[in-house]
Amino acid sequence: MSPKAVKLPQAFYLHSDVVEISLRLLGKVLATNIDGKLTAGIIVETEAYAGHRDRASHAWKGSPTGRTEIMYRAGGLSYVYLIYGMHVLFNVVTNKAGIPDAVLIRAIEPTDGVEVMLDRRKMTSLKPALTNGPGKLTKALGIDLSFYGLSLTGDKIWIEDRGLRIPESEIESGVRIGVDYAGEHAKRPWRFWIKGNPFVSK
DNA sequence: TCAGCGATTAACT
DNA sequence: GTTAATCGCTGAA
Repeated sequence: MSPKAVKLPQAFYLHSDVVEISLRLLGKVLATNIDGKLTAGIIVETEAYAGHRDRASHAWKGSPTGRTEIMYRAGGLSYVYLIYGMHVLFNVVTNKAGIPDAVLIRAIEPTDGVEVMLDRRKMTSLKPALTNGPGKLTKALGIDLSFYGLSLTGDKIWIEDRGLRIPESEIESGVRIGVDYAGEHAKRPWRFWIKGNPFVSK
């Protein structure tokens, strides 16, 4: 962690408005430290999933069991799962215990450990394709299913504030991706990204 | 038990 | 623009 960085405290994740947290996470830095290898990047794209109120959420109909159990806990944990049998997606659990809200991190802009990330992605030069998608950034940061349920206030994975502030005029919002099955809920503009950032997913 | 499918990506035509 | 890769969860038998 660089000198001016401040790790976000658990209180940050307990906020009751998952949309508000999604906005505030833009410009923050997601970091992992695996076997002494530090990798990190600025969060440039997020999506809000508002638990039981939101049909697009994994926790829509369901009880606190199986893979969604972690979302019912108090905020500040990581919710990691496998999609299409091959891609790992990373979410931040928010809100207080009993309310399964989460924020999906869809894209980051690499800042630390670029060499390590390139190696993990089997790439040779820094291009947006390194981290401009939810399955890509997890691979670059070395996040896998073993990160399920880890605390974001620990020392293996965390989110820190480096003082970067994204003005509201630099944030764009839109419809979430890949959740067409959710009917009307799919139309809610709960996807947020930093305007013009080349690392935002397509 | 077991078939079907998803908050995706990369490699095709 | 289309499609294969690949696995844990879900719902139906």
